[in-house]
Amino acid sequence: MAHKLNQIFSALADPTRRDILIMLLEDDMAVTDIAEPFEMSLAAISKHLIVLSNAGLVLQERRGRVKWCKLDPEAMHAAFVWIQTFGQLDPINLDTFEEFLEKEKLLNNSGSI
Amino acid sequence: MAHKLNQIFSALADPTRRDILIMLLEDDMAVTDIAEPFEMSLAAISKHLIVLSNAGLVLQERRGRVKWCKLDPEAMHAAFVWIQTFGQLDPINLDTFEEFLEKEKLLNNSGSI
DNA sequence: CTATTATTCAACTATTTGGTTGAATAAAGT
DNA sequence: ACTTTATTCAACCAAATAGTTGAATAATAG
Repeated sequence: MAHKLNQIFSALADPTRRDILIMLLEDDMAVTDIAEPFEMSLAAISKHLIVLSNAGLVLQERRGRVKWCKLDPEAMHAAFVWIQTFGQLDPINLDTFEEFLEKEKLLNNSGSI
Repeated sequence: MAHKLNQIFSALADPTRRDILIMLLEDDMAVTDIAEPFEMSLAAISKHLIVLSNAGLVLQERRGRVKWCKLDPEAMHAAFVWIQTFGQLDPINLDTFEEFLEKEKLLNNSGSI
């Protein structure tokens, strides 16, 4: 899906996933325990965790048969920085902006993860 | 789609929409002008603008046959606050959290936009 | 009135998403 | 060995998303 920001923002766009992130503030947790309070299948939660993990927001480490999920709070930083920077950005010259779009297009086509 | 945060984060998840927001830092713009630098149809951009508008990130005001689009930088604040708060949150007690989930469920079912 | 311009609508398509269920895998426990 | 526990896979489904094209609408210009 190319851009990391895409993945982070769209991971954050789902309320179940935001809730999971909040749960993980308390402690590292196993998939089954994360799923417990939700009214949906384990498989669904497992998928949500994969989305969070692809976005880098959650790290998963298998120990034995248990897969431990752990927050990576640093990962959200990219989103935070984007919003913060946006809020501070000076109005941009439109020609400059079209160059920016060009560069971005090249980046997106040259297969970052 | 219930929760405003859902709309804001998923609006931000699309790179075209983030680019539009950056363009609008320069100045208020008409739909056609916004569309110009992108390699997609006007209708597609129009839809993106509706998404941004539903999220509250962009205000649209029709004057004559031109619809002017204008940033509402305040709107992004909700997302910013969520991330910032998240980063500062103390670990949460899981019982408290289940109450939180309950409340959230009630809220989501009682039809906020 | 007619043509042009700005924007959206409608219908369609392909892809992604968020969910389900049941089976598969893998590691422990007894 | 057999059973239970933890997690994922696979197949499926419904709904949403991101795009297209062509027609419709609405306001301005000539």
